[in-house]
Amino acid sequence: MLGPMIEARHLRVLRAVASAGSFSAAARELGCTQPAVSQQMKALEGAAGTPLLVRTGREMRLTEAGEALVRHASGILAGLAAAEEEVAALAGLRAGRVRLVSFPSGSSTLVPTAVAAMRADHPGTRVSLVEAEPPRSVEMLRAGDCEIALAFRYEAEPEWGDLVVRPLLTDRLVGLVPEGHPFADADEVGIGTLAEEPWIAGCPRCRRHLVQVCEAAGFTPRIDFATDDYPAVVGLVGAGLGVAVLPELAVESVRPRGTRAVRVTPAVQREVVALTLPDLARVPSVAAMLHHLATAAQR
Amino acid sequence: MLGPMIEARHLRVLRAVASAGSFSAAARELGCTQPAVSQQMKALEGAAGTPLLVRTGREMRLTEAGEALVRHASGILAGLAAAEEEVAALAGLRAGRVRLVSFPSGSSTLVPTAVAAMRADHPGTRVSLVEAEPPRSVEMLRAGDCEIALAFRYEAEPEWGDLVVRPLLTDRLVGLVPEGHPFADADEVGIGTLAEEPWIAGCPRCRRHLVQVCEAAGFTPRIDFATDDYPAVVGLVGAGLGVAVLPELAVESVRPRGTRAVRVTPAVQREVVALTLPDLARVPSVAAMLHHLATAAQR
DNA sequence: AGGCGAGCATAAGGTTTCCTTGGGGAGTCG
DNA sequence: CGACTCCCCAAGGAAACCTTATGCTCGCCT
Repeated sequence: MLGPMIEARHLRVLRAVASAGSFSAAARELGCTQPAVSQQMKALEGAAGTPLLVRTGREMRLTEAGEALVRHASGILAGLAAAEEEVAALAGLRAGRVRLVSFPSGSSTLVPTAVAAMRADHPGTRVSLVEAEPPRSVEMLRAGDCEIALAFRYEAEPEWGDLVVRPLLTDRLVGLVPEGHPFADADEVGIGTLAEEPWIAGCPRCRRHLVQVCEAAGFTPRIDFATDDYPAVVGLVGAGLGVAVLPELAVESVRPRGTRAVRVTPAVQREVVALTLPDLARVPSVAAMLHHLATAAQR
Repeated sequence: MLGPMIEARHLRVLRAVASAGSFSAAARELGCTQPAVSQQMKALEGAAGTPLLVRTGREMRLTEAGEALVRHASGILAGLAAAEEEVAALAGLRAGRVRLVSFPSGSSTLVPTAVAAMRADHPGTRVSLVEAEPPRSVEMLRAGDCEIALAFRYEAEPEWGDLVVRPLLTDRLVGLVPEGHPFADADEVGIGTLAEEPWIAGCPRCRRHLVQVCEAAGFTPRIDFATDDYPAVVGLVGAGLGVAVLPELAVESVRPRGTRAVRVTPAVQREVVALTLPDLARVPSVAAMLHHLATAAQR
């Protein structure tokens, strides 16, 4: 333990010497000067505690210990080369896995195009996707169960803390009313004018935010239905059972049959972001995926 | 090639970090300080081109590249440990092979006791023996076919050049005459008094030296027989076919039935040495063998 | 909420290691 | 015998390494 340990550099030099047959030739092969080879060999012999090669006049011959080291060197250096190759593949995006967690409406629009671009640019990489909403997705991020979490945040909600935040787009929320509804053809409607309508709400956070906005406008919405399933919301609106306020992304991802989308005032919007950990943001495959997500978000 | 290569030290640190779970714990495990671990890890991440671990609050987790490196590290470090163990065995005389070349009369006396002592002291070592005389044995030494050559040299003959010479003993040459010969009971005889005797010579070099000595004494010996086989020489003398001058070692190794040994003047002697190459002299197993040879030579 | 301990990062300093340049000696070949 | 090759040696500067010291963040505990 106390003696200087054998390092990979030593074995590289030894192998070069053994294959080239002389220090000078080994130095040329290694791209350094001959005294450098001399010193490395001396250091290695010091670590080994015995001479490794015997020079008799012109030619060099390995001692028993030298033979043993050369024999081991090939395996060791091969393993090391394999390791370097593997991390180079990871770093060079010829391999790598990115685990994505997305909220439902994000996964149906943003993610497919981003993943397609990723696959086209870096065929060796693999992207997996799981659906979950914050705070579950952030938990998974911190627990190491994914590398990137797609999430959204309403204006009033808290920031993301120490996470790396990559803004993707700000999602304007639109009102959704049945065809034939009095406001179906309006350019925009004040939210207060919908005070007496029955409401159909989305996910818990969306619902909570809806209530906040409505109360700011002076009324408490009467929520008849609440469901995570956006197509279901659209269906309910289309059936004339109420009105809804939905993220534009969610509307786009569903064929809104029997409904009309109208702008609502005051403007309500949510910020859609990709989240990751500071260290992960520097991983090439993660960085590439973030880039493609941002590109996809720009339409 | 241009980026700093991954070294064994890096992998040792990485493995310690992965197993200990923190830089500080790894530092304790490695017997160094925590900043040292920090720096090594930073260097390794630089060489890898991608982060290797992600720190989320309290705990560390390996990235994909980190996992890959740790996976390879065990094999690489195991190979390296095996290599170190093998050379340590060689250096520690728990293993090793010494190939000896000896001239015939040396191998029958010196070598057996020296080899026995070597085997007793270092049971892991192996000694092999081949018989040959100089200059053949020196050729074998230079060609790498043996590590130690036992040889002898008469006074007038050339030095050994750049070889490492370990003097073992100086072998006095004795005259050998048949029982009943006029000088059989003499204390010593001048070599000139044997000018008219029929001679029985040994190996070519011994024979050449015999001629030189006799000519210095003023006569040319009549050589009736010449043979490499010392027992044969003794037998011929015992049969009354002539006289001989033999190394004491050679006489001792044979039961000299029917003959008498007498001192001859001027004193003739040959120097028995062990030869090796400068580099080989530093190989532990060779050094140990040389030591045991010298010890055996001292009776 | 504030204090505390653990853990990591960073900066600075000193030591060691590493590599290069320059010069010398020994062996080999034309 | 001169030219070439190869190696060692010494000295200088550059780089790597490790340590001490310091500050910061986080989780935990009172």
